[in-house]
Amino acid sequence: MASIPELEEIRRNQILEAALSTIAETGAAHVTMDDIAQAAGLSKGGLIHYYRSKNELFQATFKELFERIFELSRESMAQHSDPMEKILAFDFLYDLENPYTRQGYPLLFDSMALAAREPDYQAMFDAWVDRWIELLTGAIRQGIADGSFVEMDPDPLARTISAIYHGIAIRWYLAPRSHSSEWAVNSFRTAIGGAMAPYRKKTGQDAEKGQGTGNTLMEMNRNPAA
Amino acid sequence: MASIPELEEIRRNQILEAALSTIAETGAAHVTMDDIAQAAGLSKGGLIHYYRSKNELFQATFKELFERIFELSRESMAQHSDPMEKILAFDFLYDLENPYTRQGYPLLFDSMALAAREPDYQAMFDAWVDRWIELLTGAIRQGIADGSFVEMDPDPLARTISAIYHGIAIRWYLAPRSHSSEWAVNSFRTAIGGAMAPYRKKTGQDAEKGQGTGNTLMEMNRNPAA
DNA sequence: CGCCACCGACCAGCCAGTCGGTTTTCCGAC
DNA sequence: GTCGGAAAACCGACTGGCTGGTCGGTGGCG
Repeated sequence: MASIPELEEIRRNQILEAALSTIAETGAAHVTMDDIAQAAGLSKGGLIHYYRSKNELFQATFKELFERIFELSRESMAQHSDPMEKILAFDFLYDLENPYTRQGYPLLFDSMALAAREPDYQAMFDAWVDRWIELLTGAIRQGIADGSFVEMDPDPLARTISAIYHGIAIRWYLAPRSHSSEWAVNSFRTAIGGAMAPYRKKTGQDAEKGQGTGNTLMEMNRNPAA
Repeated sequence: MASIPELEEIRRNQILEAALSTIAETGAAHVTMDDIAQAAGLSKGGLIHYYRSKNELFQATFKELFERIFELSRESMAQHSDPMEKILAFDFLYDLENPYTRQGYPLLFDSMALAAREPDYQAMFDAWVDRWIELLTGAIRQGIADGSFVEMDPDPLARTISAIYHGIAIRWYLAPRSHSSEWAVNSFRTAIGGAMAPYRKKTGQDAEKGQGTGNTLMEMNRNPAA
C-alpha cells in the first residue's frame, strides 16, 4: 500500500468521495457522521481524526462539489473554439446518463438551502458563480475581439446566461414529468440565443449559426397548437 | 372572540402562519415542533392536536407557501391587460422591500431541497410550476388570439419563461453582492424578450414595445467595457 | 356530566463529539 | 537487520443534549 506522506491526502479524498455520495443520497439534513465514516471505510473516530467536526467536513465537501462542477464546465467549454459555441457548451447539465448529474443535483439543492441561511455557504455559492461567470465573460470577450459580438460590458450578460442555465436545470431536475431533456436543451438555446441577439453581429456564417442555435424551440413549437 | 365552528380553521391558519415564519427563520432542517408551537401561541400538545406529525405540518406549510406565491403571481399578472406585459409582470420577485420575499425565498430553497429527494414534495413543486405555467400559457394564448404572437404551442415557451424567472431569482437572492435588483429586472426583460422574439409579430406599436422591453440590458451595458 | 381544546412532563431514540485504548508505521540505535 | 519505543492512525463505547411523539390530566363550555 502506498503510504506515508500522501496518506493524509488519500484519506481526505476517500472521505470527501464518501461524503459526496452519502450526502447526495441521504440529504445534508439527515446524514450522520457514522454513515459517512462507514462509506469511507473508516470508523467514526477515524473520520473525526481527519475532519474535526461535521461542519468542517460539510464545508470541505461542498467546496469539493463546486470545484468539480466548475471543472466539468471548464472542460466542456474548452472543447469549442467559437465563442458562441463556448457559451452554449453547457448542455452536459441536462444529461441524465451522466453519473455526476445524479449526484450533483441533490447536493446543489442542499447547498442552496444552506446558502440561503449560512453566510459561509453563501460565500461559497457566490464564489462558484463568479468562477462560472469568468468562463463566460472570457468567451464573450473573445467574441468581441474577433468581431462576432458588439462592444459591451460582458459581466451582466454572462450572469444572465448563467442564471438561465441554472433556472432550466432546476425545472429539468425537479419536475422531469413536464420538463424533458429535449425541452431543456431547446430551451436554453432559444433563451440564451435571444438574450445575446442584440449583441451579435451578422457576418454571414455567424448569422446562419445564429438561426441554428436560436430557433430550435421554434421548430419544436411547430406542432399544432391548442 | 369568535368561536366554535370556525375555531379549527382559525387555529390551523395561526399555526401555518407560525410555521411559515419559523421555518423561514430557522430552516426546515432545524426547526422543532416546540419552536412552531410557541410561535403560534400554543403548547406542543396543542399543536399536535391539529397536526398529528411534523411531516403533516410541513406538507401543509409548504402547500400554503406555494398557494401564496401563486396568488401573488396571479394578482400581479391581473394588473395588466396586454399579453406581453402580463408575461413580464413578475418583477415583484425581485423586490427586497416586499416582506413576503424575505420569508418566501428561504422557504422555497428548503422546498426544493426536499423536492430533490422526497416524492411528496416533488409533486407539490411540480403542481406549483404547472399552475404558474397555466398563467403564462393563458397570456400567450391571448397574445396569439389578438395577433401579437404567431401560432404555436405555448407550453414549452411558458416553461422557458418561468425557468428564466426562477434562475434569475436564485442568483439575485443567493449572491446579492454581484446580482442587484436592477440587474435582475433588466436581465429577465432581455432574456424573456429574447426568447419571445421569434414569436412576436411586428405590428407598429407592438414592435416599439418590444424594443422597450427587450433591450434594457443593452442600455445598461453601454458603460465602458474592460 | 361529558366532550373538546389544550397542556406539559415524560420517554425513547438519535447523534455529534469525547476519550481511553489498540494497532500500525517509522526511525534511530545497536 | 532487528529491536525498541514513540508517534501517528484508527477504533468504538460512551455521554450529554436534543427532539418527536405519547399520555394522563385540566379547565371550560354546553
